[in-house]
Amino acid sequence: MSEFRFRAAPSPTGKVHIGTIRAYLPNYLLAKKYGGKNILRIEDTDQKRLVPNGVEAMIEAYEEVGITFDEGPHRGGAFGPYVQSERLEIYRKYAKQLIDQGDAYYCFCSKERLEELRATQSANKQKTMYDGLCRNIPREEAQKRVDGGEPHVIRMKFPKEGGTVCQDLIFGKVSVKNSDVEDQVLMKGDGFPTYHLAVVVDDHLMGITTAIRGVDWLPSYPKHVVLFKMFGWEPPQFAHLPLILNPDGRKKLSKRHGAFPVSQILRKGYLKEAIMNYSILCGWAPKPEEAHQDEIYTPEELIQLFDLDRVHKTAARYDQAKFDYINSKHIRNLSIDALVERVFQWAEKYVLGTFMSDEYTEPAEWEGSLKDAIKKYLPLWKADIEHFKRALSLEHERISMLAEIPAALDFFYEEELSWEDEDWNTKNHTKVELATALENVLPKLEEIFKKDVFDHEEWEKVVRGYADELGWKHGDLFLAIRSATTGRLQSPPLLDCYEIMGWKKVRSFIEQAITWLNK
RNA sequence: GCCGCCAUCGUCUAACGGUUAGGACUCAUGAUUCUCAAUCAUGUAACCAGGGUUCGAUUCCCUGUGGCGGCACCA
Repeated sequence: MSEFRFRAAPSPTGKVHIGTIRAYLPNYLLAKKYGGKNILRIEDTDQKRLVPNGVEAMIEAYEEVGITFDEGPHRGGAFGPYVQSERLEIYRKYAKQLIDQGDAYYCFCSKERLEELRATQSANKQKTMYDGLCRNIPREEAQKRVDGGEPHVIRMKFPKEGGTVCQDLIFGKVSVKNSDVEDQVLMKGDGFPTYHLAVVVDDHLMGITTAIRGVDWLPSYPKHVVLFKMFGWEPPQFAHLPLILNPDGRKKLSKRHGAFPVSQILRKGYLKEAIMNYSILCGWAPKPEEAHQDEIYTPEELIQLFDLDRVHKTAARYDQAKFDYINSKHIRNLSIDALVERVFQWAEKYVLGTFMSDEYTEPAEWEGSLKDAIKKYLPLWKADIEHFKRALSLEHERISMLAEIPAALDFFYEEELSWEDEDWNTKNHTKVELATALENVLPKLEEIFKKDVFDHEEWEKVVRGYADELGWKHGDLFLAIRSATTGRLQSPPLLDCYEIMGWKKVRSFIEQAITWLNK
């Protein structure tokens, strides 16, 4: 058996989001699993949809999440060129072949006539499709008009009788009545092929064995099957993947409905393994006996476990909460050393650096402030990596994405803290009472911490003892100290923080807090 | 409107004629705890409807309903 060959065939819009990743991931996974090839082919036959650097930007996005290619415009290969606009002669040759075989014909209908036709059909509640007017123009006459320079397209002569049955790896048998299928345009007036001609020709010429694409292509699958037959070619196996829907379940996922570009997902601090893990779980689950109870899988495991035959037919909704959960799990699965490494890479490459697609994607509101935060903190983090590691380990299982780190660790790196009223628990005690309590507890803490020795038992005893003295609930006093020393109501265990901060900083924060509370 | 595809907790899903319909996320409760998180318990919550087939249907068939997709000289 010859090797499997898969292909991703995007048009160069420059846009890559979760839906795109999900669509192309199976190619990569299966190519790795079976030792096949993953091929990238650029479908740029629509001149109106070209984006500067779109191809490069997309390749960058795919490869950053771990989808790599064995052949493609950036890799080369024996089946090139891999950009359709560089293959025009090939399509023309095959279109001509179909004309000569009598399987296609020249069509001279104007766009106006076509529009009118559709309008009347739709008004009569008929299906809107080309009526085949030019189908019966004698070959010689048509050729004469073409030679005379009359604008024309080439349409395939789809059979009128009978039906066409297509076999799909996921959907099984899909059949249509041939009379429901219109004579698809194969070559456009500008001399470029349409998608329909180009996929068939290229999938054949590039030796594609398995063509995986979105279900939105299912309706035109029969056209492709018939085209393969007209050429006398064995078609690849086709698999149509279900869509990912917006969170509200309406319409397929798009950037308009919360589908962030991959560049922003990475910049926010989602790990590529989490992106793979989440997106492949939309519409697929492993065999029960191979499934992990927590649904967390490494890329290697996905390569081993994924198969087309368990892919769903139903569309899945995009679920941000689950994605966040999966990301936090992958973060927790990293060792602290690995996490530190990843944080630095992320900060430098994704936050301070740029993606090619940044040129034309609308920046999100948070991107600017994240970049500022990283500019400020990254040098401090790197100045003492051991210190950073200790601080980060306290937040390791508290974050669900890397972008939360700067804010989570701020009090370790700030010299001054600032508060708002809501940073304090004033349910049981006023700000003045809190200030007084802090003033009184400060010397007691000084006593036990001044040598930067942090004795857990002693610290608990002192705080609880003083709370009793005040007649306060222990929690209220701990909370006051927490707000004073971290600037917030929630933080890792205080003493763990203090061991990293050191007494000098803790004391300074408490003094600042007293001043603020008395203000 | 026409054509096609699909249908299990709110969401992602398991099940492949016989189960108290399982898991994960979310949510709620409890344990733990100086708060948060994590962890561990526990709980709420689903077979779209109606007909068949069958000893027996969530599972097979039909119809309806609903959702999605497609209906370009876009991919």
